[in-house]
Amino acid sequence: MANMKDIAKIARVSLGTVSHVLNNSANVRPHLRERVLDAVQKAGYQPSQLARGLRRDKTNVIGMIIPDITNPFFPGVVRGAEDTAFANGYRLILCNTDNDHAKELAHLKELQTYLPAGLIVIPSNFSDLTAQAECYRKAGTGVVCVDRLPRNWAGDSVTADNQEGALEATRYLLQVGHRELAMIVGPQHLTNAKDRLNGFRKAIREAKLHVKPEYIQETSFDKNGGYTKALILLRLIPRPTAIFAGNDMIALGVLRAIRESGLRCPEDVSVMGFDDLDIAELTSPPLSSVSQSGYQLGTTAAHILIGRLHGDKNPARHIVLKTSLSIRNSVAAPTDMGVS
Amino acid sequence: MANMKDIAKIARVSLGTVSHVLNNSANVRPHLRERVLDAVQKAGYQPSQLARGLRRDKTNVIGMIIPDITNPFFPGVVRGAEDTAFANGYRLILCNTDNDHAKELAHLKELQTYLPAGLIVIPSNFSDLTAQAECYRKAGTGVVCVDRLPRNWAGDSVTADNQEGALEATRYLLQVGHRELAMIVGPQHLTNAKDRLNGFRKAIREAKLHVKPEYIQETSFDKNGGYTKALILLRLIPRPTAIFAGNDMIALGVLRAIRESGLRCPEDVSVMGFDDLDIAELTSPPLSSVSQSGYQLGTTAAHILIGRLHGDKNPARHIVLKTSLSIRNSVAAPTDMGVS
DNA sequence: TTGTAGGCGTTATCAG
DNA sequence: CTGATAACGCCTACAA
Repeated sequence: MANMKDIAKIARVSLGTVSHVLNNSANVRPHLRERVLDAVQKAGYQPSQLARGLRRDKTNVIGMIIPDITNPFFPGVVRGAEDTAFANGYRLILCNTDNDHAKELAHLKELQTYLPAGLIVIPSNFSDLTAQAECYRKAGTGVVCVDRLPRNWAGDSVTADNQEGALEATRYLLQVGHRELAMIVGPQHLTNAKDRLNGFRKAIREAKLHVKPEYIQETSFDKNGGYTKALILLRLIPRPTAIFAGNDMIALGVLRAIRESGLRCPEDVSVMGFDDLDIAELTSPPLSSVSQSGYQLGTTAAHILIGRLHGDKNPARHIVLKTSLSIRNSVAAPTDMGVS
Repeated sequence: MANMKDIAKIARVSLGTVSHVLNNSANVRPHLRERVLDAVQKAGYQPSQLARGLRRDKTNVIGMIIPDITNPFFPGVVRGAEDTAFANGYRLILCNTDNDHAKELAHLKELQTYLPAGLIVIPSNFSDLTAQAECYRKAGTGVVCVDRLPRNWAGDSVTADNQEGALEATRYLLQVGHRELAMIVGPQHLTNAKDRLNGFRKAIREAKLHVKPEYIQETSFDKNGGYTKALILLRLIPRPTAIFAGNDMIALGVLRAIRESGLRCPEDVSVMGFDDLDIAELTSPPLSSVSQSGYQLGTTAAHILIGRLHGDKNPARHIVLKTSLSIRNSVAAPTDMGVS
């Protein structure tokens, strides 16, 4: 690989001049500048990001820490982040934590030695970024949290309006005629899971209804959890006429549980999901779901981060993206056949 | 961030000794070694990967270049690669090419300035890595191709046994009783798409049958392509009784086309997919598909690469992973009702 | 406006 | 076995 010294030699100028041309740092005379640019072209020169990073105390790498790229909601977020990062000259180092707090910490610590320009984090369960984030902040490295927030997170964040989304979805269920509403919520230490439950509760209150405690089941954000908890719900008397799943993966489990219990969706039990993944329109029946854009979550986070890198000193921003309701066939009016 | 000099001072030894301890490069006296280790511990020291990379002319970063993380087959591959990379002390820089050859080249060029230890590439359409890969090779950087191969690829590779998988799947369709078999193949400049077609053709030949040219349709590996081409196939007379989709995304489009044509799957038309994505069991009817493990593709590629980094000088390896058949409900015996 | 020199944090070489 | 010292490639004062 050609380096700056080579370029200087080819262009018959000094090292400093090459650097000046490359960084627009001094007014170089046009014909010299020309010669340098030519040499760069001819040699296919590209500055060593390593050396540059070492010198500037900062690379153009953004660390992206997520629980698991294999979870269908996250690729969109990553893609959004990568696209805007790339467009601005930044690259992404991807780290999966498996929701393991220790692994998250390890990544956080190690990433530091790459002098990343910034960090985009989807926190793991029980994440407490505060201490580490402070380290990064002190080093002038921005940290943006996405999708869910660690306890007491005071830094920049981008989330969907989970509460409002759940509120609207629940209102819709109520409006369709459901009164016996159950919800299978995600881990309540995750802010997004909590907010969704809050939205659900708020809608119930609005309707002056009450939810029996056993109608609220908590589980992890996956198919299996949804399946297990749905089986419990479906055995209750009276049986809930609608189940609001904390996310679409849970909803998949719910659908399976309904099928295997010899019941039908939506005739016997209506189901509402959250996330509106691509799979939502493939299930049978197609799943009604609260729609949020992972991609937009990613682009927004990257934009905020890059703004910080460009010197944005405003107080922490907490962007909350609107959700919308995707109505499909998994919700119908309750049949009022009573307990079967 | 503490640096080596700090550690040297704390441990009251010289810089060189610290380095020796950290790299086991010289037999340091136990009590000095102890002091150094203590200091490292106390200061929470981590070596700067940047400086180390600059000096060693190689970092512990692996560049991973893929078409699009948003395509449901790829997250598994990435995750597999990241897991074994991480376990061996390597990190992943993720780059999406959108199947754009130019973007791929740009990534390839730029990555070089990070002095990556190696590259794992899922080539884009019309990729011609040969020239760039040669550059990397010369710099002692391994390059492993995954899933599909660029034309004339001579380096390490890991792929599924696409031909054999397609062969088995087609044999299965034949065995069930289908004679009018159609296939919607992926872009034929992609080796995996071509191999799948080859497998299909081979099975047909084995059965001493013939496929009309219009029964083979080519499209991109996505839902829309599958939908459009399926509509064409379904209008043919005689109508094929089974459609083998080049991958599961195409199969999704086929299922939709069948539904919208007022036909039923599998009663009127059987469908077979390829990849066996998670969604395959969610469609209605659940999709029969050739199963391959993206995760294993990823881990295997990373293992080969890391082997190279550890000095494996053997000739290029071409690992081909077995596939298997996931039988679900989208394939049934043809009803022999003739042309409807 | 251009060129020179020092240093970023490591590692590797080479005296002592 | 240990410690000084010279790179790695780049940026940036500062001097010319």
